[in-house]
Amino acid sequence: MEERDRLEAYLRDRGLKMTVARETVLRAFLGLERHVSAEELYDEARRLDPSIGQATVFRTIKLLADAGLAREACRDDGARQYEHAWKHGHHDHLMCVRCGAVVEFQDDAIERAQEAVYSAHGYVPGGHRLELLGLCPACAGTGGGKGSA
Amino acid sequence: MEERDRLEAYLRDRGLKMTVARETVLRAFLGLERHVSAEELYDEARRLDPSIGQATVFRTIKLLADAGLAREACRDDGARQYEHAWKHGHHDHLMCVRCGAVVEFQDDAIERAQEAVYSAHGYVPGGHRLELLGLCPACAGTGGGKGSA
DNA sequence: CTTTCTGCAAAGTGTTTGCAAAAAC
DNA sequence: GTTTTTGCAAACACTTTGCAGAAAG
Repeated sequence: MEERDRLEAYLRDRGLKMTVARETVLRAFLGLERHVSAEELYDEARRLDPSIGQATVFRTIKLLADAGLAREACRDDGARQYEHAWKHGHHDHLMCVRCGAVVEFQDDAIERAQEAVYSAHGYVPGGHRLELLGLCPACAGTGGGKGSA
Repeated sequence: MEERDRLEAYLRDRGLKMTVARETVLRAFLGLERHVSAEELYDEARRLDPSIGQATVFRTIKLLADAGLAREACRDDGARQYEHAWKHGHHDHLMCVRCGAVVEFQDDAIERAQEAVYSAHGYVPGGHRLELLGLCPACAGTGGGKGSA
């Protein structure tokens, strides 16, 4: 498991230890497909090991983010979210505001246009966050004209 | 004050009342230039009227957002932020990760590329959030190579 | 006068921290 | 054996809510 190796290398590098709990959280994280809140991750980790503590999950997900395995994202309702970052390349999100469906996409034209913006302002690129909101085909078809739930 | 009119219209429309406290929060919000957390807004409102309550500020900023005067944005560290939305048109943010400098920009190429993404996936556009992170010219010049403070 | 609003303080989230026992090295 | 880690529970930051008195319409 490449991700495990990555985590172990990261830990060893900093004089930290590879523990069962950390491996459990990693497995829980890898098992969940996308955008997980820390609490969802906690639930999943508990399924793998009911004795795991909440604090451990919070501490470990930060570690994963630091090790480059998880990427942090912020959600409107306050809860932080994490998504896979290892070998997942960069992508942005297209989200349906009605049903919550999420499409991950990668668009060269957007990336290039962003580079141009950086240049125009003399900034050195250092990552970005893009979320496109709208209605998915299904919701747009079923009378999505009104924004109400 | 156009914003005040807008708020009053919004309130009247929903059978709500235009109160001193609400006007205070509005003035505080307009007085602060950009990205404000609710707590900063609370501080500012208190400066205008020391007797104002925290809950009122929280309640009112939501009202402002709903009335189209403020726009909600999420920040990595959990605290929600608000920025001016009235007559501010759409814009995105270019932010220096080192000194926090923020440039608001609007780029047609990006907007057009986004439209294309919506079309490609059959989504109906409904707003987006874009944040470009990097180093501003000043920070890039002063040895910005290392991300440390 | 009736309805909405306010400030307070208490409750509610989601997240972090202190600690002694336990695990990793 | 020494150091880091763990789970628990309490603390913490930010936001919301219940309520009786006050203000707006």
